[in-house]
Amino acid sequence: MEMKDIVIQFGALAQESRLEIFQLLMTNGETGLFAGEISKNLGITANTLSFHLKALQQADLIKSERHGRYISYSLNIEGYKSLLKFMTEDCCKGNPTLCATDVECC
Amino acid sequence: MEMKDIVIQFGALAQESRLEIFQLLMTNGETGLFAGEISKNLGITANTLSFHLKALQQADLIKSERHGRYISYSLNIEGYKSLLKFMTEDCCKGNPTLCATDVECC
DNA sequence: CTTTCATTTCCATAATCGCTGAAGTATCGA
DNA sequence: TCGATACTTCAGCGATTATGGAAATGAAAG
Repeated sequence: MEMKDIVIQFGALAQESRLEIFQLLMTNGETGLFAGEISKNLGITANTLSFHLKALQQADLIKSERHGRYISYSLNIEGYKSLLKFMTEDCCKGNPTLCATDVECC
Repeated sequence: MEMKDIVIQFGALAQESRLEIFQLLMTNGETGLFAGEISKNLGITANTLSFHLKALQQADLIKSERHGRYISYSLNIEGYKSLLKFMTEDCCKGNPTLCATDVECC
């Protein structure tokens, strides 16, 4: 993972609406939610939501799938894991004592 | 941790210079580095660096200590861990299968 | 006390971001 | 084919962010 990609990932999560979207999708598994459901759920207008979804998708944090005229969005767990990997692998380079506890994912 | 604090933390890391600063401090342990050393190391002018250090500090990701006329900056590991905690604890709410592997920190 | 050095704060500017309304695209149902 | 529905893209705007130069602060050294 390049530094720039990591910056894009952090940037995608550095906004309240987008973090809410991401959290919501966290709890909605493989099937995810349709854009309209997210919109209703979080009270974000369609166009603004579309803008944020694009940012999250470009950051490799979510993915989309068309079902007729609906588009479902769901977590891209691999992208998220690569961010966590970056955050934890570089954590202790040169200084293991600083970061002594394990962080568990699930 | 509040949503807004998390957004601030992600925002602090969502910038190339700041991510570089943070990575550099990762590898410099408890003692950290003086502002001037960081500046020289990364080629960032003093005033701009100061601006970025402030952002990282306000996000609880680094801390500072004055030594005479030098100021050392070092990792605030607790703040970083709380971010990792947020990212991993909420990860599987409602969907453990999505996020099955452990992420190790050190 | 004055100078010097390390760093921060202030100010101005250019770039980016987030939001909105309006228009565009894609799909479905009649 | 026509209209309705779901969603995206575009254009424009106000707000925030990143940066650099200049001035200010804080601490040491002479």
